[in-house]
Amino acid sequence: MARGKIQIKKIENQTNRQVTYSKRRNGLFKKANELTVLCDAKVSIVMISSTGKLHEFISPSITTKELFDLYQKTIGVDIWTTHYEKMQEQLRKLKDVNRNLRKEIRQRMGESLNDLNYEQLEELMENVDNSLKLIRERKYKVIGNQIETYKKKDARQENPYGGLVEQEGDYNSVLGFPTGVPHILALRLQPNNNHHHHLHSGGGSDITTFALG
Amino acid sequence: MARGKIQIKKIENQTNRQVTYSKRRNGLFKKANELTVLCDAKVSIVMISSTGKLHEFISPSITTKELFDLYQKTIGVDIWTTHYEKMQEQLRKLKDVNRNLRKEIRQRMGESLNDLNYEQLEELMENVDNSLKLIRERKYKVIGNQIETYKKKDARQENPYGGLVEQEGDYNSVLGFPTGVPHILALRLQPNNNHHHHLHSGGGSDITTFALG
DNA sequence: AACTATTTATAAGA
DNA sequence: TTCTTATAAATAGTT
Repeated sequence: MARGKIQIKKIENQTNRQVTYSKRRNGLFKKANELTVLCDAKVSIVMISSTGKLHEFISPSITTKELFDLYQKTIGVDIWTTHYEKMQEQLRKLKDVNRNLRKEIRQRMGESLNDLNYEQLEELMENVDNSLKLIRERKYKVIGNQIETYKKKDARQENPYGGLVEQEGDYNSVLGFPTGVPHILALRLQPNNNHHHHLHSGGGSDITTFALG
Repeated sequence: MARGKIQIKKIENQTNRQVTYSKRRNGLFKKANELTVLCDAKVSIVMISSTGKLHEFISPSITTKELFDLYQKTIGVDIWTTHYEKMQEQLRKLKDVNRNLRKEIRQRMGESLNDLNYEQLEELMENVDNSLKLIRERKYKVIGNQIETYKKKDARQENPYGGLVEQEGDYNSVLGFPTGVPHILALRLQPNNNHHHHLHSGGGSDITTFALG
């Protein structure tokens, strides 16, 4: 558009092509920004150069995800939802399990028994009765140990790490792993920040450049 | 940019704004197309006007979905992170709560008692003993009702809504104990809901939804 | 939607 | 990459 008209067809010279790409990209982003301000519009531009570099423009008033979500809602394409819904489903199931566990505890405490019929109550009673025996047994065993410990105290000094210490819970099971989880896996939950992330300073807008993997 | 320079600020006159939007949108799309051809690039433009209309441009060589996928692969994780991490955190906490609930049940069943000292065992025993009494009481009450029901059967026909009907669970208690939180193992049983998330109030389901962005 | 005076973008060169 | 500048293209205001 200057110093001579050009044909709109692929620029074969790679250097020229890259220079033109860079110049016109800036032009496009500038126009997009003007449009955003003048017309109170929301604009997202994502572009990938012939060398595989990714660049984006996004109106300051919105995030790319929000605009993608809006796009999805309007066009009906589905990109994020699958992942999202899986997590939602998992949350729902956990809450469900949770509710049932709480209910079981309440019943073992003698509350919320309305749901149980006679046979179920009988079973629960037997179960709790049996549990009581086990706990009593354990109690006797512990009192025995305690007495032994006291005996030994005469010889040694008090041991703060003795038999009655609170133990740390199995925090590994939090993530659904049996035991001895590789900590590396847990760290993989962190976002992957391995990409180049430049900010175009010109124009004061949110123009960002990324390199593809 | 013609017949007078303009300031790049929101056009207040709505008609002018819409006309300018339309003109400049065409300009932007034309430029995007030229860039696509000249530089062999892939461009996606999605824009939403101030009136809520959605317009898009996409290079012929690609689909919007493909470009979104590419975008995701490159930086999508960053978009997700906040949202994703909140859900991860929620999942982690629920699993944690869950683990504690299971532990409490095991202890009430007489298992996993190693972590408890004598006093705790004593407390647990009293608690379970008391629960046992409550259950026994309830059992007697139910057997009484059952006998009454059988008596009435002589006169009326069987009543499907009689005393032994299965009741719907206490869905409201999902997020907390109604009464008497067990003191034996009340280790962070309550999920911490201090995050910025909103609950869908409609529908009464347990699905947690997070605010976007 | 067209027109057109002007502004803006940019191709080629440095 | 950035600057320069002649020229092509875009477009603001008008019809």
